[in-house]
Amino acid sequence: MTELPLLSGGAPKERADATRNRLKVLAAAEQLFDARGVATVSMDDVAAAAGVGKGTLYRRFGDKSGLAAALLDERESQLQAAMLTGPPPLGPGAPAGERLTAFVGAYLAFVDAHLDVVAMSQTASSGARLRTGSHRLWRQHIAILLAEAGTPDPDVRAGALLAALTAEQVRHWRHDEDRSLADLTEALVRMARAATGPP
Amino acid sequence: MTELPLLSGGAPKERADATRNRLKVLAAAEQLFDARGVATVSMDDVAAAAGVGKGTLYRRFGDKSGLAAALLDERESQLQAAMLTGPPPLGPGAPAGERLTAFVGAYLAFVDAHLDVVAMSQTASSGARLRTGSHRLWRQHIAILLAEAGTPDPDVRAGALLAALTAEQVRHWRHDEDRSLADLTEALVRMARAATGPP
DNA sequence: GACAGAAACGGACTGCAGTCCGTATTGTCG
DNA sequence: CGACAATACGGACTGCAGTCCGTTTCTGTC
Repeated sequence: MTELPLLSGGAPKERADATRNRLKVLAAAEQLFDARGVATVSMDDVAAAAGVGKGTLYRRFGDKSGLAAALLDERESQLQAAMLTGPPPLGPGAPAGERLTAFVGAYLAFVDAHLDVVAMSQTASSGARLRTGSHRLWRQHIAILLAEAGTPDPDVRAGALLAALTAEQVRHWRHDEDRSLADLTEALVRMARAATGPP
Repeated sequence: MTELPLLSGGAPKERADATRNRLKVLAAAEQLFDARGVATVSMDDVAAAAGVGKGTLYRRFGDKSGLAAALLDERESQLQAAMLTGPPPLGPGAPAGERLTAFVGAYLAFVDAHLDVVAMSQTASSGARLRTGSHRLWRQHIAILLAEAGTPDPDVRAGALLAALTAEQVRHWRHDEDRSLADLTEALVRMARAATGPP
């Protein structure tokens, strides 16, 4: 994933045709992913369905994982807003431990609800997903909560916790091992709580 | 990754030419990976260097991640033997907590020492790595130790712990965040200890 | 040692991710 | 409005992963 224009410093303004195509692509991708499953849809398919050249697709979204990430963007933003400025226990106001618990539940639910698309967004090669803006945000959020709770090595533990919430891992628990979302959530919440305590 | 003949029930005996080619391929792959880095070596390269057809490569190793896994096999087996029948604290004889600590250190060292090859072996699509024989073994080992220590949800926590020790994650900590192996080991050992305690 | 069936070989082939660059569109400034 | 620079477009092109199947090599048997 390369930098999206949206993210650079001074808003460079999106050209009209660019906007038009961005929307066409997102609509087509959502529709196709939904209808045929993320895995079996090729970038050519998306380009064709959107009535757009392949180059356009790649210039804007970088690669297939970037396209998936863009599709997730809106819902992801909702979760981010809830956690940064929403009501407790997810938002500020509750004790760190409870906020962490709420976050694990909410994030897990988010991943579970969009398993395939999240999985695709996490396939960026060479660990690019770990350098993603949104990943950084989740990690930092967890690290701050852990630090607040007096946990040692909050940064490492934040990364470790997120690693356990990877789409691939969640899919394994949910589908290969047939765990219910509720049980899995409870188990992971318990573990997060345990990991919050000092060694 | 599909089943390797090696793993099936009754030994179906490997044909002489098959052995010959297997060794040629492994030698060529090791040499190429070593010289040019795993990422930039194509399967055609390996086939050509080994003096073998591409079909042979794929029939035997399934895909690129399978080839990487085969290369790791020997060292992986050493670690497995040490942990199953070797001297404490890695092997049996020490208390579960200490064995877990030793395992985290040893496994992390293993991943770190072969980062690129392990990373490649873990790229199997659709979470195939989680269904791998060796992954199952690591997971079961951890789960047993955790259960022995009275930890709740030992299976989930074992999976979570291994998720944190993924090559991609370790590479991020080691290279992107420049952590020393020693510090990282300590932090993860502390976390494993914390996660061993009840909620 | 020669035969038959089984097992393995190898390289042409397919389909897709991702790149490149000549062309078209847009926004701006005089 | 007209023309210029910046930006975006699109589809041909490249290279690689993974498949397929006609051909070759092996091995157990007589």
